[in-house]
Amino acid sequence: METAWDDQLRTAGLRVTRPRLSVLGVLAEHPHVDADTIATAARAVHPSISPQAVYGVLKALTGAGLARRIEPAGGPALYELRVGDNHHHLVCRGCGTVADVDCVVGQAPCLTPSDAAGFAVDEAEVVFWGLCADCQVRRSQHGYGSNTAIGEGVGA
Amino acid sequence: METAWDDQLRTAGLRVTRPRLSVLGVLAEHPHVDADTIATAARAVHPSISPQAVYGVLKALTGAGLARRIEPAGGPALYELRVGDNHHHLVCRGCGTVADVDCVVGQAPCLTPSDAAGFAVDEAEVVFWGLCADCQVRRSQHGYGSNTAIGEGVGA
DNA sequence: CGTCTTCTTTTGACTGAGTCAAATCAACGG
DNA sequence: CCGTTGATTTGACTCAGTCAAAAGAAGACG
Repeated sequence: METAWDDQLRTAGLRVTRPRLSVLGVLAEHPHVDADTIATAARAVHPSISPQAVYGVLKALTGAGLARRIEPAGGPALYELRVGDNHHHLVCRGCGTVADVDCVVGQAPCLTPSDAAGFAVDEAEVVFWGLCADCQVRRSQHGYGSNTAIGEGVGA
Repeated sequence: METAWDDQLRTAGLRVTRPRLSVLGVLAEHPHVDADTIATAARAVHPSISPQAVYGVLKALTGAGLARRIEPAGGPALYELRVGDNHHHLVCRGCGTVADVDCVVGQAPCLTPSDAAGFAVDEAEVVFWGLCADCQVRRSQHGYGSNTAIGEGVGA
């Protein structure tokens, strides 16, 4: 489940290329990262990779169902490899850290809206906002003035 | 509850100005609109209002708790006047239309994550994705090729 | 009613995230 | 090994939103 990316790509009908393997490698190490961080990290493995190539790779991966794109309000899009299970996210208002929350389909009562207003709902997206453990400590130590903007520390 | 905006603004410690009243008027008519649409619509009432003024007004309104900002993935931010109640949104993948879904606090079982991973959660944001009634009809009439990009029709 | 202070708006330049298209390059099937 | 087809590079571009300085208006005070 870690070096079988060759097969995963091929099975999805995608060619196996250095940029794609690099991006997959980065995503495996960092569960929730933005495109820019991926580009920087991937360049450590494959120096000549361009930012646009990363966008291309990510579009191919999300299109093929190998990666998932999440877009927390107020920050750039993040990507993760966990696909297929309907899980949700905890986002820290302090440092932008994202954690996964399991939420099995069919076991989530409020994921069926009380009044769907005629909509055919096919997905429910849930984002929990709060402070991670570290930021709670940091805030109580330094007082209340030390708000860090969301996104600053994402995956960096 | 409609022409008392003067009071609402003043109570919030904000000055009563033409741009602000125009924006509030637009928001009252269109429940979920993006900044650009607000600017265009507000210009019908107050022609000299600039796009940047709209951003300023919206920042003031959201800061004062008179408006709420929502940011659906893949589209520009939308604004609404419904504040104070914890309601969520249905977004149409076809036309970008947004509808409100009531979800009273304390009555939403899955809004407390099973494993909060040490996070102090203060808000749960839920977005339901699907097709609105109109787009369901439109899709079955015209076949499957007529996907409209999200956001195109928002409030316009 | 007029003046003065302070908050708003305007104007205009700027950033950051992401897209698009043409040309070059590489994967992989034969 | 070669050719086809898909991927990456390069570079220009769009869109949403921010920032800062200057001009303007709201409302308090006399």
